[in-house]
Amino acid sequence: MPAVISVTNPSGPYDAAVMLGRNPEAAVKPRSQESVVALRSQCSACNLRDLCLPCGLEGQDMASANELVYTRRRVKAGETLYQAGDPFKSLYAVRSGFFKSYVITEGGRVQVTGFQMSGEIMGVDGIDSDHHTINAAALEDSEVCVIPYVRLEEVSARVPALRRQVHRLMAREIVRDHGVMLLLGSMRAEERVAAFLLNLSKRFVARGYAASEFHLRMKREEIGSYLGLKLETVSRIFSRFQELGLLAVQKKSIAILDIDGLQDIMHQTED
Amino acid sequence: MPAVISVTNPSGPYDAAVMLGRNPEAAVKPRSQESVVALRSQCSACNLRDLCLPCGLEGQDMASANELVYTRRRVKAGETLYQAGDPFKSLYAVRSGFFKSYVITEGGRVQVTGFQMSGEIMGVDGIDSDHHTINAAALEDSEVCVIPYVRLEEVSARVPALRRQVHRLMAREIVRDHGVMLLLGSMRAEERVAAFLLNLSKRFVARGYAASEFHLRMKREEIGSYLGLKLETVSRIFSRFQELGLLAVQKKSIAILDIDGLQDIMHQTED
DNA sequence: CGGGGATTTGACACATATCAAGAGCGGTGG
DNA sequence: CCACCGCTCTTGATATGTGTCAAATCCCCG
Repeated sequence: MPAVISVTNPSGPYDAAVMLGRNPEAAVKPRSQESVVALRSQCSACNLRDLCLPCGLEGQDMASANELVYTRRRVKAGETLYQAGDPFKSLYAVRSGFFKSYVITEGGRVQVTGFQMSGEIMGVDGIDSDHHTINAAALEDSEVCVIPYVRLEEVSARVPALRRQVHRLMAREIVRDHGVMLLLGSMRAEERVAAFLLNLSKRFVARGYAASEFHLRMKREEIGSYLGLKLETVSRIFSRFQELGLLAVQKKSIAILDIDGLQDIMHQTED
Repeated sequence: MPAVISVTNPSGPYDAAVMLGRNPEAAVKPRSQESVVALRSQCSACNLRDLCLPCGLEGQDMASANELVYTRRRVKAGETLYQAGDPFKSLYAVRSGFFKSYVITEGGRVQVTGFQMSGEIMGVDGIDSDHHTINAAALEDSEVCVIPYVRLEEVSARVPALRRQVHRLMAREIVRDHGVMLLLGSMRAEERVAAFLLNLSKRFVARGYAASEFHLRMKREEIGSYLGLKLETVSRIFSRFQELGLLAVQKKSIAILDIDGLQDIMHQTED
């Protein structure tokens, strides 16, 4: 049997899903200067280049990427990189640290839409309406490369490979979102948690870290929000996985003891 | 048995979401000629231009859009426009008709990821990996404009406004997906159904149709898949809404009797 | 005009949420 | 250095929303 994933569609978001701008004015206020590093970053020399926006670029194309990033910005744990309603100016590449992105409805409901780690790009949510539609907050002290969108447009105007790369980047996000929809729409709680852990593991591996031991930067509640579960359910499932010998959990420290076992749980066929 | 297509993904989709290529070779076979209309389409003369890809383009920019579309393709109800695993060649703009897009997991689980109507673009899911990652099927006899991706790259190379438009298009999809995540992750069944109906209504209005009366092209099961509910639940909620005087339902004919009421249900604050 | 899929509806099961209590841990201040 | 406080996490008991299974009706298509 075939397997697959996701889609596309240009149709608008549900009104339900309409995200409320938070407080545009507040966002306009200048960030503390100390948080902006004016050091010119060199994508071509960055050890994240193969994970990040310039991934796949070569020679002169890679050199062009250097023109994109002039500044970095530090974001302390708990602070936001941007909020819904903020004017859209730049994309951000995570240089170090860990972020969550989330939407908040009128009713105060929160939905975490993703967790971003080094090399991943944030901010494209603002391209369509010129204002950000989600919030991005650091889960630990972090640093991002600021990629002014106008500059990205300028440079990509003459660098086809970069244009292509931006398309890929956004398409990848769309494909990822389809995966989350699949998870939220048709997986049971245990499957969701297993998928979540395996996804994290895979991403850590891509960054040169151990596949089976890592530190969760997010709270149970945030995991729950992302997975469409309550925090107690997440906690219980961690405990259950531990009883099954799949996992060793100590608060935010996770050790995966049986990757295959987790995969089995994730792939459970419901019928 | 499908071949597994390894989709690159930095922040990749869950493995659960790993897409299995369906049968790439099969997709290469020529479509029946009769289904491809060689008539040169004129975006600038199309009545969908303000909803579709060229939306917002003016003058020469709009004229450039005419270069993008050389062919149209008809897809009969029940047939697929493309399937997961098919090589990615083109984007498609729905000219008439109605589509669903969906992913299928190894286990045979299906998740509808969206419904597309006239003016909406399909196919961007294939940009990242050069192969489609979702399936797109017509829910009624439909016609799409075929936009070869290489041509889109050529034309947008010299038309900044078009580049911008493509970015917007993809960003809009991402924002929409966040809305669906919110829906799937934190709304109760009644809220999901209300949001779904209001979203459909809004999109019909944008196309000049009545806001309160329309024909559902999809089955209860497909609505349920999209909303993360079982078909029986969708049916029951339609009935409940009818009892509440919010809706008049007759199989696939829907009349919204109380838009505000539906909105109230959708915005229920849970706390 | 017949037949099979789609829809509705009921009874019941079960997964997950809710409510509640307590434990663990880190930071702060006396 | 210890005690306290607040936050996070765990765990139990119970509630409830949605799924599952089943049957009847409808109706669309051939």
